[in-house]
Formats: sequence, C-alpha cells, structure tokens
Amino acid sequence: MPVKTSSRGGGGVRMHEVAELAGVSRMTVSRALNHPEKVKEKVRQRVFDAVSQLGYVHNHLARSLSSSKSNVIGLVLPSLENSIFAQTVKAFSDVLRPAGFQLMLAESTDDPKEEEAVIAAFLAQRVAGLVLHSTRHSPAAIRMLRGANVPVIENGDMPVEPIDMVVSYSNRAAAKAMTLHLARLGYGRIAFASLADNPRATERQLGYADALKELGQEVDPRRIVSVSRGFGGGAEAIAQIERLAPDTDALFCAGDVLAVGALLECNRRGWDVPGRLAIASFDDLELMRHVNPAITALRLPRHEIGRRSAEMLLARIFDRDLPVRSVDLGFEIVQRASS
Amino acid sequence: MPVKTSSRGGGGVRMHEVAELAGVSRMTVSRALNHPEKVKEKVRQRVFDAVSQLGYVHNHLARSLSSSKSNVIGLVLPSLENSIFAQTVKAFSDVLRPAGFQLMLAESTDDPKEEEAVIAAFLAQRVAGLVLHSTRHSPAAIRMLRGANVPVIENGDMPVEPIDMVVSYSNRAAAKAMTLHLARLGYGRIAFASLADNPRATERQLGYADALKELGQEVDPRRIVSVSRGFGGGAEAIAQIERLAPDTDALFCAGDVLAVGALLECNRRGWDVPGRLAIASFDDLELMRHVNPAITALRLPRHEIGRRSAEMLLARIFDRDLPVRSVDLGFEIVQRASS
DNA sequence: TTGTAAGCGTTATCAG
DNA sequence: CTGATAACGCTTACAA
Repeated sequence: MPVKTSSRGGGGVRMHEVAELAGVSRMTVSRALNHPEKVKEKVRQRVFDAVSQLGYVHNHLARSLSSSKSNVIGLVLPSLENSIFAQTVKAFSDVLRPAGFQLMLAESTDDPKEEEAVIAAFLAQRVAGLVLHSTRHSPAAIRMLRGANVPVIENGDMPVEPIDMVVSYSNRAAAKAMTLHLARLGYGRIAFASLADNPRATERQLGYADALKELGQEVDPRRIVSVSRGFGGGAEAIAQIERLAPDTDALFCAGDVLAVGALLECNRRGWDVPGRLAIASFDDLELMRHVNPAITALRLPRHEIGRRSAEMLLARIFDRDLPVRSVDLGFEIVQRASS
Repeated sequence: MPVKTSSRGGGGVRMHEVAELAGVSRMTVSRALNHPEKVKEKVRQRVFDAVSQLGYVHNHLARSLSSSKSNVIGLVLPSLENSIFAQTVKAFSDVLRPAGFQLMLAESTDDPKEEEAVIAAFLAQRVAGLVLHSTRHSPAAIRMLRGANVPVIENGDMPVEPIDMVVSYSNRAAAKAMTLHLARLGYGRIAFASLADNPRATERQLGYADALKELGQEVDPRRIVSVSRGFGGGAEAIAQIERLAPDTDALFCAGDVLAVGALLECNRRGWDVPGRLAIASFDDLELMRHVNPAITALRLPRHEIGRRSAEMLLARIFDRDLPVRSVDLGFEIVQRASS
C-alpha cells in the first residue's frame, strides 16, 4: 500500500502542503492565488509566505483542467522566419502577457494540411483562443474550429467567409492602391514581382491587375515575374525584367525583402532608381527608410493588428460584448525617393 | 442516420464517449491514441473511426496532468522583434513539432526580473523543457529552475556557471577573433559600435578589448561608441566616429542591423567602404551578402544552435544518455568586400 | 470569509 | 491485449 508522504522527491510542492503550512484549506490557497481580494489580508499573507517558503509553483495544467479555462493563446503563422511577423507576435505578447496569457507558436508553411495539423494540436492543448495568419483553411480545419467553440481571429487578409473574427487589411485593395499610385506618378509600364505558393501574394497580384484594368491597360504577362523568396528573389526580378520587358519603368514587389533585393541589384548594376526603374514595396520595414534611395512602400498596421486581435480575443474570452467582429485596419502609402 | 452528437453543448467530446461508440474501455482508447502499436489493429481502427465520427479532440491538459508529462517547450528570447532569433525559433520548431511538442514563446527584454516572471509562468504551465537565450539570471530564477528539475538549455553565450545544458558560442571569443582578423588585414585604428543594456554586446566589447591587448594596443575610448538599436544606430555610429575619432579606419559593429545601418550611412555620405572605413558585423544575415559592398561578418550557427538544443532537450526528456551537457558550436569569419 | 465534497478528463498500475 | 480502479492537482458549487 502506497504511503502518503508529505515531501515528494523532485515531484514538486502541492497546494495541499502550502495549505498545511499556512494553516488553511486548499481552497483558501487556491483563492489567495486566483482572487487575492477574496481572502482576508492576514490569511493571504500567510499563504504567500508559505508559497515562497516552499517554493510552490501553481499548476496551471490542473487549474485549466478543473476550471475549463486555459490561459494559452495559439498563434499560427505561415512562416517563422519572416521578420514581418515578428512585429505581430511582439504586439500579441505585449497585450497578452500582462493579462496572464501565454503564447503558443506554430508554422503552417501556407499549407492547409499542415495548418490543420497545427490547429488540431492547439485544440488538444485546449487553447483559450486561436490566431490564424491566413484566410484559406481546409474544410476539416474549419469544422474543427467551429466544433471547438473557440474564439478565432484571422489576420492575413480580409476573408470572404470569416470563421469568427477578423482583424486585417485587404491585400488586393492595398496592391491596387499602390499600383494606381505609381500610375499617378506617371509610370506607364509597371511590372509586378510575385512569390509563388503564397496566397497573399496572389491576392496582391489580383489587386495589381484590378488597377491596370481601371487604367484601361492590358496585363502584360512579361511584366509579371514570379521569383523565389529572400533578397535573391529581388535580384531575380531585375534580371527577368531586363530579359523579358526591358522597357518596364516601375517594379512593384509583393514583399519588402523582394523590394530591397531588387533595389540593391539596381545599385549593383548602376541602374538609376527611380530614373531607370522605380521600385515600390508591398510592405514597409525599417530598412526601407535606410536604403538609398528610400523605398516607397505600403505601410500595414502590423503592430495594431496584433494589438487589436489580442484585445478582441480577450474580450471574447471574458465574455465581454464585442461591437464588431471584423475590422479592416486599412493601409497607408508612404511615398519615398524610389518612385 | 443522424451522427451521434455529444450530450454536452460546446464542452467537447470525452474519451468515454469514444470508448462507448467503439465498444471498448477508455483505457483502450487512450492506448490507441498514445501507443497505437499496443492495440490490436482491428480495435484500433474501430477507435479511430469513433474518434473521427465524434470529432473527438484528445485533451492534452488532462493527459499531461495525469501522466506528469508535458509536451510543451518554453522559449525565452530577449526580444521578439529581432530577426536573428527567428532562425533559432524556426530550427526549434522544425525539430520539436515532428516529435509532437509545442513551442511556447515569451520575451525577457534582457531584464532578469522579467525573465524570472516568464520562467515562473512557464513552470506553472509545467513545460517539459526550457530554453533561455541568455546567460544572466536572477538568483530566484536559478533557484526555481533547479527546484523544478526541468531540462534547461542556455543559448546566447557560453555561461560561466551553466544552469544545466548549454548550446552556444562565445561572444567574447568571436569578437576577439573578428578584431584580430581586421588587424591582420592591416587596419590599425579599429572602432567598436556597441548596444547599451545588452549583455551579449558587452561580452563582445570585452572580446574587442582582448584583441587590442593582444595586439599591444590601448583601448581608445573615443573608438567605442554606444548607439541605439536598429538601422539608425548604425548611422549614429558613423556620425560619432566622424566627430570623435575621424582617423578610424575600421568599424566593428556588435550587431548585424547596426552594420548595415553603418554601411548605408557611408553610402549616403559617399564614404568609400572599405577605402575610407572598413565595416564588419558580429552577425551574419542574408542581407549582408546583398548590400554593396557585401559586409564581412561573423557567421554564427543560429540554425544549428536551435537544432542541437532541441535535440538535447528531447534526449533529456526521454531519459536518453547525453554524452555532453555543454556544446560550443563556434563561429566562422566570412570575409567580404567591406574589409 | 473559509471549508467540504465532488468532479475536471486523462493515464498508471495491476489484474485478467 | 484489454479492463477496473485509483490517482494527477486543482477548482466549482455549495455549506458553514
């Protein structure tokens, strides 16, 4: 028969032991920890003393299981390496940590099957809320999310059919606006550099096409170049343009890194920017302001998206009324020397 | 025939219901889920069918509580915005996800008190392991970690007194090596651009001083410039050098972003690099190879650090023998056109 | 304000 | 290979 011992090697201190040392019941310890105001000051102090004396660490696993309330939020990003997501993650953390929530992170690689697996894993952890930086999901994923009855925020675009809540901007509208901006500046042969296998880049390309249509121009396939990720992709774009459509006078890049890569390649070749070729970026990084010339870019409210998303999630978790479920935070064109 | 729905409104399906539908006990369901090989194929199939028919989602909270085994790893980074950490996070994720582990992320801002709070929060979640990208911790934090008996990896430097396991490189040794490299190239008045409040940058500065000493040179305080973070900091460094020590012939930057900022500022001013001023970076980013001229840099095995750390963590979690507890992955000097 | 009893949903253990 | 039973450590609901 197992002997009940008060001191368990390596296994950690239990609430019960804190209670004993403080001379109260487990419930009082629990309350002192979760709702300090509901315990008389003197008792509370005794409890806290016992906690620190024993080095007690509250078990949130047990708490979550018992209370059916988790304090973990799951974040699914297309890529963990992309620095633009860092701003969003940071914003989430800034709001969530002070509220006592932890962040769980995973990568979907923009693959619906992979995203589905990650969502399943997060639901298994009983996350209190979920943030998806994508708007395309497998039917199974959508079914799981609806069935789980968990607050969900979609982030990467304005989805046609939201799962739950949305905080984003429209890739298509933003790309259209930038293309029109370039046209207004006088550029008449605008090229678009895109990334393959990236649904957001695809939307951006649609926006580019929308703009050309509105301008009464045909989309010239020679001016749509699909390149690989990274700075090297920007250089590829320049090479392709020179080869296929050398009379191009402006290049709109689907991503910030691409734009910088393209600019640096122009620098290297001695092409005048914007004289020989204007460059514009879909996304704004600090770097955009520091290269020579500084790059015209779409400024997207990355930090604000994270903040608002986190706030809406918390509101839902705490059953507060939500005035809106879908927020379009828009974008801003920052005109700089590259165009 | 209507699909059998759970009797509990959004609360989720329990293992018990799966067991009933499959005509087995809960234990068999549990085994089928956790150790499929321990259940007869036919039964296993019945269980899986029941699972998908009911949309059952395994409750890892309950599993962890009951088994005292968590499948979450906590990662504490100095900053969530710094892109160099993205590589590490990615590497962790690549190893941990296939092994069935989730990643929990938090920011310490290089503040021991904040780190302590984050560690406490992670321990409360009963993480299976912890990764700290820092080597300076509050005494209380160290006490908690030792008491918790959790595998810990330290990452950002080679610590004097490791808590548990270490996978890193030595900031001091690397900085010394780069400084000596610049000297060997003929630069005799090398400046160092540092970041305030960054313990790793402080170590790097010590390495810089070590090298000068070895070269028989005095450390000239005019050549040690402390600047703010970001590309702007690089520009500040150039301005300070011009003002305080205009005869400086090489600038070693404590960070990648700083180095790029400095180079771009030189470009802007028309300073020849490396003719007027050579530039070297402590850290290598893809960007380093693309700017003009490409920047000489220390290549640190960021991805390898993440991979090895994750592997060692898993080894410890699964009680496998660990040949070593401390790994110095070293560094590499990549000589490019900027020096 | 504090305590008691009964779970929360799973797994360890041991018996069959 | 499968099942019964007792934990895992905490909180809810209610009683005092």
